[in-house]
Formats: sequence, C-alpha cells, structure tokens
Amino acid sequence: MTAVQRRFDPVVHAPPRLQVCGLLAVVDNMDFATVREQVGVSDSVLSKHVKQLEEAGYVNVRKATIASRVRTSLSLTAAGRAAFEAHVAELRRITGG
Amino acid sequence: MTAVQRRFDPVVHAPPRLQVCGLLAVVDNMDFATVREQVGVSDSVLSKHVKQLEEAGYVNVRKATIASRVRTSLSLTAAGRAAFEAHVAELRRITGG
DNA sequence: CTCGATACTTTCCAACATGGAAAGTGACGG
DNA sequence: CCGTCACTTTCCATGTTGGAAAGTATCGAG
Repeated sequence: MTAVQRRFDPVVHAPPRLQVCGLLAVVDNMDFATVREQVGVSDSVLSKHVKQLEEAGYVNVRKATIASRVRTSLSLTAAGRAAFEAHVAELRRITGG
Repeated sequence: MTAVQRRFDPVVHAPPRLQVCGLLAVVDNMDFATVREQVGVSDSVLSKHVKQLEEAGYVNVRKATIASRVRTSLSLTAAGRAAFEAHVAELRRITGG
C-alpha cells in the first residue's frame, strides 16, 4: 500500500528467483548450468523461473556457441539490478535492517 | 539440504507473515488491530496468516478483556524469534548482505 | 542423411497458497 | 433479547509451483 508496494517485488521475492538475482547481482554473468547447480533446482524449474525474470525485463538470456556447444549465460539487466536492490532495501526495512 | 534449507523458512517468507514477524520482532507485543493496519490487510487475511504463524509455534495469541472489550495481542515466541532471525540471516546471505 | 547426445523449453498436471466476501462466534452493553 | 465489536471460519475462484515427460535446436559421428 505504502512504500511496501512500490519496492516490494513479487517477481523477485519468490525463493528460487531471489537466489538467481542474488547470484547474478555479484557477477557480470553466469551460465545457466552453474545457476541451476547453485540454486539446486531442475532444468525445467530454473528455465521457467528465468523466463519469468526475462519477461519482467530483469534478466538477459544470451545463447552463445562455445566449443561447438550452446551455452546459455544469464545476466541481470539494469532494470533487474534496480528491482533487486530496491527489493532488498525493502526487505531490510521490513526485517529491521 | 544445504544451509538454505535449514534456515530459509517458507512460513516466515510469505510477504504478509514476514511483515508481521518484522513488526513483532521489535516490540514485546502488538494488538491485532495495529498489526492489521501496519500490514494493510483485511481482518480475515490477517487472521489466517496469524493462524499459520501460531500453528508453526512462532506467534503467541493472547486475548484479554480490556475496558470490557476483547483485545487480541500478538507476540513472537522464542521459536518465532529464532526462526525469524535465522530467516533474515539467510536472506542476507542470499542477497549478499 | 540419420542417430544419439547436449542443453535447455514447453506442456501437462496435480497440489497448494492466496485474498476477498460473507457467514459465524463469543463477550459485553443497552 | 438485540446489536456491536473483534475477530474466525468457510466458500470460492484464481494464481503459483514443482516434477515428469515430451519437444526443439545444434552439433559430431557413422
């Protein structure tokens, strides 16, 4: 309603996506497979969450052929970084940071 | 499984409940009505979330008749405080605290 | 050109979580 | 008895999830 509504972002708040954002926030980009291992979910589940982040304009999905193998690398967009940071700030406010 | 599984608590993570815990964490107790106003939800919704926190053993619900009116005050139990703090610590880890 | 492997994507589906509205409950005060 | 206050519970329609399985695209091998 108040400030909560402006910064609190459900797309970012869901556990798997919060983890993805947290991982991508501290690196330039990360492979799909690496993120999957870190988050500990299946291919299909990560794929669906990444899709949601992508549709929200928060994550950039780049497919590059490296060593004749398609590798998908993920990275936060500027909007994604802003949304993540705003959400984290809101979490800190709520949890008494 | 990993540290995430041990500290991350879905009961605490849901937005309305995270707010309730955050509010109760900094006071000894708070009236149902005050919490409802702060969280910005309806009676029924708060009641249902409080019930979940109560069933998890995180919140204590005390009904006292004050000025011939029943007043319900909520407070975190020791377990609730521990769960909240562990969850917050986990959030900080995930979000790069 | 067909086959199998790699690396995701999408679909299918059953389970669960939510919120709003409305009905229900218990304790007064009139 | 009745109405009010302060929640509780029920009803219901919707939205989100994850796992399993099928689907797609791109090689390299045969």
